[in-house]
Amino acid sequence: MKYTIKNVAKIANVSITTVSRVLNGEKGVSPKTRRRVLNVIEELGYSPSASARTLKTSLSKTIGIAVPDTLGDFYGEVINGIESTATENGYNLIVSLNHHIIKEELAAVNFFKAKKVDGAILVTTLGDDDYVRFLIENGFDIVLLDRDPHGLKVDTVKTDNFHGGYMATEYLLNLGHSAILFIQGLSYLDSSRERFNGYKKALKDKGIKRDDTFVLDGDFTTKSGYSAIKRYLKGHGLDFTAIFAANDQMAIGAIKALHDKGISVPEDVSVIGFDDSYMAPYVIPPLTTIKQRREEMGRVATELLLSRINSRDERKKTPRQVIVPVDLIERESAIPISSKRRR
Amino acid sequence: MKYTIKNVAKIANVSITTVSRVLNGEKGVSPKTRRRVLNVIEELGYSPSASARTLKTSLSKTIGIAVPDTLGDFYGEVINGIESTATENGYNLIVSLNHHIIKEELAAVNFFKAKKVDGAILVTTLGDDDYVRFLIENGFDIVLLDRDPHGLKVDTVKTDNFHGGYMATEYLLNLGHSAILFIQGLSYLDSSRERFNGYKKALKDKGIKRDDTFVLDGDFTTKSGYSAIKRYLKGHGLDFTAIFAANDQMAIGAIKALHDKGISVPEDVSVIGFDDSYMAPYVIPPLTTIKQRREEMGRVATELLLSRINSRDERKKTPRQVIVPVDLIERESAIPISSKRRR
DNA sequence: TATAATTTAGAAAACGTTTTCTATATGGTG
DNA sequence: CACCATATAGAAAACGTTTTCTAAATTATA
Repeated sequence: MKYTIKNVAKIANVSITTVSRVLNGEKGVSPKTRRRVLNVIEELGYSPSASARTLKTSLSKTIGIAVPDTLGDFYGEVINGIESTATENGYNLIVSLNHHIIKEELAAVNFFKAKKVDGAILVTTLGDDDYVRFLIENGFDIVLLDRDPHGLKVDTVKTDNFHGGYMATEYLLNLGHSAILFIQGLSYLDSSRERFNGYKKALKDKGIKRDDTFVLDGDFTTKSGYSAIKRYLKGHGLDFTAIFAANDQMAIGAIKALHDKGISVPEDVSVIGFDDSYMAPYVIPPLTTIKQRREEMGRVATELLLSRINSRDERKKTPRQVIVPVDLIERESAIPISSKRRR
Repeated sequence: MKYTIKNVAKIANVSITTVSRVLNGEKGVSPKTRRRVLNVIEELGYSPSASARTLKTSLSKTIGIAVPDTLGDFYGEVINGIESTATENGYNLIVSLNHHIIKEELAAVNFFKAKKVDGAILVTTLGDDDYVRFLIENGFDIVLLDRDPHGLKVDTVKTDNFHGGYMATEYLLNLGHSAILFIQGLSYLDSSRERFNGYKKALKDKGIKRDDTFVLDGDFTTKSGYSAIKRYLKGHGLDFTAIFAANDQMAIGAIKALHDKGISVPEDVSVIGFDDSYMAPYVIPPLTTIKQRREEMGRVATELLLSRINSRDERKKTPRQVIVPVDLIERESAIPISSKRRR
């Protein structure tokens, strides 16, 4: 059983136009007719065809979002933020998981283009900006999440990664640590680099010269944190008193690696993470970390996008960069160096 | 700059029909013309309007998926499985996060209906089957994930929860434990109930009579696992030697609660989880658990759906239930009772 | 009461495709 | 060389809406 506006019109004994009007809450139809039409709609369980509507209006009331492969802890909450804000405003979501691969991002773009989304939020990881530029040139409204504009005329929203990195490091410094390992995430990601910059700046401000062997490679997975520390321990032994990992997962991996070697946290080494993932309070010991306001990021990004979509031209020209602040969550994985037995 | 099939036709100096034929790889156009048209398409960067296409064919090449609120660890991987299978087959995904609320599920349904998705995968949690029935009656192809059919004529795919629960319990039993706490998830979820049934059956098979105070309420969050154990300990003290939690997150919370009371895992009490989340190997101690093949579930669900979509009527009548197997992953959180100092 | 203003309603065109039906060009067959 | 089959191509209708323009009915105004 397939219902169209035509059916409704016939049954309600009005014209198609009238039905359309009540569908869209337009004026020009008497309360009485409106009610009658509404009844028929209700009764039939009719809902208008989005495709026909989109075809006609070239407005889909849909926003696209592309996120990198794993819908981890992090992106999940961001998406929640996006979804609720979108829904509140009568917009729907269409997502593409693009697996870090350009080709698929291009596919995603074509998809958005074909689906006629009104705009898109790109949570992107790539240095390759061509497809973003392409989108913009094709008149898409887009906002970039967790990434720098890189000269693109585009809205962005990101966590205050630099300050977060700075706070974390400063915190450890103030606790008396000076030999602080940094486990970085994927180094081609802006977010990762900025946390690193914060780390460097904090060190510099305290007049501590940085040891390059102190920065370890990771890729944001628990596993990479684990093996980074395991490897380091094997090569250098325990010549540090603290670790700052660019996210919680790697911090947790690091703690595990230390634990495996009989090194205890925080007595022997302090550890601080980044994210405040839902797991952080429950690891042993509870993780001190820099909290990202993930849901807020999603919310802000969506608001930015929607305001862009609904503004005719005018301020489209001036792209906005919003930086959402970061909080230091003190738990038990980092303590003053004085309370340790030095070795 | 907006391109339509008409533009392409004009520029390539052919009819609209011909362009359409090229677009859809139909025969009836000479290699020469085909190439010419293809060139124009390429040059213009033209991509056909999905809405026009859908309007005409009432086929969207899109499948909808509705998942409960948090895109946790679990659903993320499932969605990955769905997405890759869908993409491989030329289908796109449109998701709705429905926040456990019926009203919003109804909204999701309307959304699917309006968007004319070709089918939907519902990862649902509710006892209320009305909207599913409604969907089916309206001719939607749908498959239910992680849920029983409840008499609905519908495909389902789920983890072998019962066997998983049984294996976990049996494993602890074989280790010599008999006082085994069970932390259940949301009790109105089929998956949770079945894990519980497995637990009960294993106990029964070993001739151990079940103690009702041994089953604790949880809601699948780490926090709920934590407070369940904390509460229990306060009320009963340590009168058990093992815990089986209905998922890893609760298991981790439980471990934390034990740890806070100075009770160590696995020396004092063994713990086993369910899921094999990415965190499981990295908690302290590494978590023994029942592994769910999450990506596989997504894959299977999608294959089921696609086969349904692409079969004209015939075997639409016989719904299929597939149960994906489960694996016991032995790590370090559960050990034989004999190696403990009893208290 | 006549007329202007306004409210309520409908007819028809358009959005960008696919599809059916028809026409022409091309090639093969006797 | 005539004829038929087949390959290639196009015209036009249809999908379900929104929107513009026009008409009728109602209400307000003088």
